[in-house]
Amino acid sequence: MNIYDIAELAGVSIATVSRVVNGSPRVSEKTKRRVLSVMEENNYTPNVFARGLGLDSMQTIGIICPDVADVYMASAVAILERRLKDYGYDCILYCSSHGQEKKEKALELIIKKRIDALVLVGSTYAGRSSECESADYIRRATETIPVFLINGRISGNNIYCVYSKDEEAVHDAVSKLVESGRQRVLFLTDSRSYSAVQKMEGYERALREHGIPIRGELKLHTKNQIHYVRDILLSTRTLKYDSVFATDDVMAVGAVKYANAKGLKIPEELSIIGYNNSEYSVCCEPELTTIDNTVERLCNITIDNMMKLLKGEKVPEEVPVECVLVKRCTTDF
Amino acid sequence: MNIYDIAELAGVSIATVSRVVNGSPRVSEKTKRRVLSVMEENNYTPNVFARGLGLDSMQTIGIICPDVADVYMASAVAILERRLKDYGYDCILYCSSHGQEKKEKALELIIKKRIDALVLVGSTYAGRSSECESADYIRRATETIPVFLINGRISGNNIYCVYSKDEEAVHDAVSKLVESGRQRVLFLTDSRSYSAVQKMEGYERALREHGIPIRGELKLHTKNQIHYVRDILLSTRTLKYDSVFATDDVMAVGAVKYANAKGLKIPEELSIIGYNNSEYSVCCEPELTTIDNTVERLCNITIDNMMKLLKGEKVPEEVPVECVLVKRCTTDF
DNA sequence: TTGTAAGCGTTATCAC
DNA sequence: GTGATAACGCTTACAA
Repeated sequence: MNIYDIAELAGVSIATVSRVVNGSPRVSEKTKRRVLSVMEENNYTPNVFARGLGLDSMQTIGIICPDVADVYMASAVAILERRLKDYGYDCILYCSSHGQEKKEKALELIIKKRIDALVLVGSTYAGRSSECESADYIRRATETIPVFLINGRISGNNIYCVYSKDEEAVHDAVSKLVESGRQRVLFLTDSRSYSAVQKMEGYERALREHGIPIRGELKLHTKNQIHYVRDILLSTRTLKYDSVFATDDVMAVGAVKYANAKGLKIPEELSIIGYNNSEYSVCCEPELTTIDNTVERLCNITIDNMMKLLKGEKVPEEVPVECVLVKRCTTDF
Repeated sequence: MNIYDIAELAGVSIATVSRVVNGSPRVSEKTKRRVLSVMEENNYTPNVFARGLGLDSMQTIGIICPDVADVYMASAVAILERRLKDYGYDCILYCSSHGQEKKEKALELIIKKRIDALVLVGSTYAGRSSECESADYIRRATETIPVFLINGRISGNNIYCVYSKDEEAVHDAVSKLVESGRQRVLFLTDSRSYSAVQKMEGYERALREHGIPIRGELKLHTKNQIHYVRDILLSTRTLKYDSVFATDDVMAVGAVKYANAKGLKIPEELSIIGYNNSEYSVCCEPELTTIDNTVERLCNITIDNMMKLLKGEKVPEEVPVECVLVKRCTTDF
């Protein structure tokens, strides 16, 4: 059942049917009703491919994230999808993994799908500070379509970034740790993404401002897995620290598990701060003090900007967003 | 840059270019090389809409789940996406929410996109036992494309179900609880989906087989939120139970929190079993005994079957899969 | 092995 | 208001 069939059954031309389908005002009420009823009876659905071919758009937005199984990405994707659906856009989802090659491949493939815009979720796409060239594959994509980064920051034409102020948030949190008497803050991270670098800088600035030396051995690169972190901490017996700052709640939970296993009192003997305010933070005992980087806001702003841009309006290229410290039971400030 | 441009530059017809693009063997080595190099130089990408129009397929699979922010769905989607990408298919993702109307709407919309097949993740799409008519909207979809259910079970043509043996798993687990001395098993659930009903039946069968009366007040319908469950349990002081079976880890963690808050010893004074073997199960203290319903297997089997079916092979309409009991510290059997 | 030409189902640009 | 008709860019018989 195509537009020709409907046209014939309604006794009009395909042009008229097309006008009805697209809500053109240049159709008489009478014919419009006739056409609509014929469409209804035969439950006709316009062919999206043909339409896509003509308009060079299928009203589809590409979303790339390293891994939707990660709760942070998953909640971002969930929010993006809902908002986009409301605006009549569909989502095609790519999970790219983390490798540079895989990320490039994912971008290349999704661009071929002639999506209307692309969203990259997660700061892994912002490149590592040490290899600045790695963002070039993203700039290449912007020749075709606008690219939106969630929690990443790349300069360039047709790139729009919404990111949380991680440096500041970590700085403030670590400062509170220090001001409440902690001298040796263990910094746990699993990434060298833009956001991870920001967090590290916030950590270092807080220490510097309080006249505390920055010790390399207190910056631990690990995996974002509960038991892995717990075991690492249990096995490194020479390392001394009175508090832990983790760049993700999962690692913080690992630290909680470590403290519980060693019989350390939280927060008195070990203070712990996590990141993302995920469900994990209320899972462990005691519950985590954590930083909420408000993914929901980041996503909403991104979609707002995207819709404006697609309508031809101008939108800001960078939108920094405040984080929120959520105090629970693993700190005493 | 389209197929005509490439044809002209390579001094061949568009048919030849098309053959090269599609790897047809009916092209001479020489022309193939020439065409390929021209394509390379101009980095030509065939227009997917035009191709979709001709072939009536864009090599795209639809995935619908109630909410990707849920860890279970998210991990399923992650696995499906990876497998499908490997087979050259793209994924369009819809989060339908739970309402009947919303689910119907999501299906209707995604069908219009002319996807090659549809995957429904989660037993909510299998309809509630009490309203059997609710699965009809799914059967309607199968007139157009094959529909694959993950952890759901609907009979019908062109519907393929892969589901875990929840009834059996719960039966076995609850039996162990009873055999280790528990008499009053609190059953926590947040859903009336096919899978939830199966679990309830397993629970009841285990009690029946052990001559324990089934008490309505020990079947608690609640929300899948840690603090909500904890608070409900804390506030219902008249209810007596010596063990908890939860149909999701999140609720089980809520029960752990309740026990910890009340100072009940786990598992001696309160045994707890969760479901899904999610990361939450190793987050709380003590860590949860839980049932792993092997989403990964369910997804892999689904994709295997889908690829076979799309190649024209026959595949089974129902594949039940065993669950695995993961013993940790909230039980003593 | 290669080319010609007819679809595929729309939208958009003209006329009328 | 409505109708022809030409794009849109590809695949695929059918010819050569």
